[in-house]
Amino acid sequence: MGVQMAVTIKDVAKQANVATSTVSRVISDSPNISDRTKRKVRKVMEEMGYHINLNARVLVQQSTQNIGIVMKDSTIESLHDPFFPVALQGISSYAHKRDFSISITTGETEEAIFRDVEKMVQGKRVDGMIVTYSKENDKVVPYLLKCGIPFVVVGKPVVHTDEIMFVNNDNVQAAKDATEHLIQLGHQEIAIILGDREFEITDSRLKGYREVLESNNIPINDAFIKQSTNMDCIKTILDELLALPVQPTAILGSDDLASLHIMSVLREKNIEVPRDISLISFNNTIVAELMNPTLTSVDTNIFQLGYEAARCIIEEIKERSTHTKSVIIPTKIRKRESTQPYKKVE
Amino acid sequence: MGVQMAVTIKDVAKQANVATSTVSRVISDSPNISDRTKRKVRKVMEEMGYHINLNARVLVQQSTQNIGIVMKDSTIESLHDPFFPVALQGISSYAHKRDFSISITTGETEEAIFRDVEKMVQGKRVDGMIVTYSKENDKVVPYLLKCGIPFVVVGKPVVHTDEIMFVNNDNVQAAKDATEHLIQLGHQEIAIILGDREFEITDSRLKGYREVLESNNIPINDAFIKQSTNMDCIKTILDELLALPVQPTAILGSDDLASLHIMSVLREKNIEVPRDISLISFNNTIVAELMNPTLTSVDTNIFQLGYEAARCIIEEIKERSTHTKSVIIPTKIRKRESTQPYKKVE
DNA sequence: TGTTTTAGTGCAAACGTTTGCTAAAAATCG
DNA sequence: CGATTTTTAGCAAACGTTTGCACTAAAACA
Repeated sequence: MGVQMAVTIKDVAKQANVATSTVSRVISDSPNISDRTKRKVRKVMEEMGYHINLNARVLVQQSTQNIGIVMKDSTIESLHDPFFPVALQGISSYAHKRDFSISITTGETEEAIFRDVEKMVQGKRVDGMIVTYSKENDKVVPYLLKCGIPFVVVGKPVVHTDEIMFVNNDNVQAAKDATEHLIQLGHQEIAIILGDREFEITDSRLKGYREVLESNNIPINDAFIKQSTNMDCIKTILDELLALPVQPTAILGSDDLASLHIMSVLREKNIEVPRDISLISFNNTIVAELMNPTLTSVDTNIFQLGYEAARCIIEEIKERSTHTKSVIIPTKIRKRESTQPYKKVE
Repeated sequence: MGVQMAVTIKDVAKQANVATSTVSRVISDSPNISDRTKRKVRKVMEEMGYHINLNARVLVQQSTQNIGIVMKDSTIESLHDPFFPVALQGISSYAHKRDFSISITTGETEEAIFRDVEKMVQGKRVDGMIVTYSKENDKVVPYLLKCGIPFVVVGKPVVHTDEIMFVNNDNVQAAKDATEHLIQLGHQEIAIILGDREFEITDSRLKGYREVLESNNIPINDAFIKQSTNMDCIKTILDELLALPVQPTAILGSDDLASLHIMSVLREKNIEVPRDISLISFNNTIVAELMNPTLTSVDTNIFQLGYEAARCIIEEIKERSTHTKSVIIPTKIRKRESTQPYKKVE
């Protein structure tokens, strides 16, 4: 083959002694073309090694069959967090079924990502977008809304919630389940380590945590509510928690990687999970199952989140359904070694 | 904005009272256009909210500024393996610098992936490709070679090695280092658990392992050389290893996730790492550092692998340099708790 | 002041498709 | 067998850019 000029629809047409339009219709298997002609043209296409130029097609059809994926800006540790790859796999899986391709943003900062999105959308390289996070002060979602391009967010949008398609877990419920589980085990002093407050998920989790404590008449201790923006501050947070007059006997970690980190820090301090402190986590990635001790984790079905997001956006693009549907993916707690009944004596 | 017709270069031209060619030249900041005209046109573009249609540009320029990324076919566990996301981040990082966008394959099986590649390449949606694996009986690489499209493989190509650009670790050396480390610690009975034999990396590792044993006059025990194609067979493999008359005192795991798995199985059997068996791994992902016990792992610099791959391919595309350069990314062993000196009494 | 150079723009043809409309050929019917 | 319908295929205009070439006005020169 080499780098030679590609064979076009015109070349095929000439060779097959038909018009370009005929070739085009053969490609789309139009019923207006007789089987005899189709066979003839297909044979020529085969012989000449013809392949369609998608850019040309996109230009006239105004449809790319491509969706853009917006990553959240990547700190070095979010790299290692299995959330994105698993969600991506879910997206891929459905997209492939529908013969859609995917492009992802490459920017590392919020502004760079925004420009990536602009370029994809304005450059007409995508038919729709999937935003894989939901956070406050985000510029991407309002922008997409303004553009009128189909999009879906993974997580619950913080603005215009009812105008935007989203797929999400019931994060309040997930946090409730987790907290409830600890209470069932007899824990009363329960700390929670949250992620960045800008993300919607953080607020919802906190809400669930609070509600369960209240309904169980357990006073809410603000000193037990901690926020870690990056992995490094986990150590500080644990230092603070352990310096309290009344120490927590159980902790909710924000995700499996953070929990792994928490456990690692506790180990350094010779505090043993679950003997001294119970630990519960979210996402139920494979590490939860393999860690030592194994980690109780709320399965958020990340793959499914991605899969449904892709389904939403592609159906929207294809069927142009006007109703902004949203889907909630169920969560399920996976009980493992890291959570054990509270024992009075430490 | 809404879904209304997009504003084109023609609209801008009309509004600004210039020719479309002038607008085009303003966009590319051509020196042939006076500053006065440039300002005028830019103002109109601004006012009308003009954005270029990249598909149209691609069609005439025959250059997409987009690179395609070929994933290896995804078993459910490779999903959770941090290799791909980290490599992707490395690729992204350089691509973004050069203002390239990226598209990734969505297929899950080998054939589906091959069709994705075909579609990207023949459809002229990419200027070049990055293949993120190297394995035998792979159809993608020969295909790309035949097409004459620029591409680079992460790993060492198994065919036409000298005609293909690649970025790789010295996997033989990496395995040597790891094995050597164990020998230094006094281990003689060293087992190795490898990945799929089809991948180049597996062979290289085995080679390194063998060479070091030989040069240390340690007889090679074929029963110590195991291959796990998926995570489930790790249990079987360990059963077999532990049933041997002479049991291994140290194991090389194929990557951190596999090692995590190995440790998990050993724990079930009440075999303690590193007390009973030392364990060394590859990739040095974040889990290695956080696991219990922490895991000795050979850092393969995955991010860098991706970064350099992107650099290679983009330079090739831009500069059309004919020499197929390849780069080797250094590895470095990170010693942690999982490898300890051999103690005679078990 | 007439002629040549230069700077700045415009015209129109590409790039490779799709698709509405029209025309020819084939099939059907009375 | 001629008239009518149906099938099949072609013409040409789009889609939104870029770019070689031609052209005009202004500037420089003689």
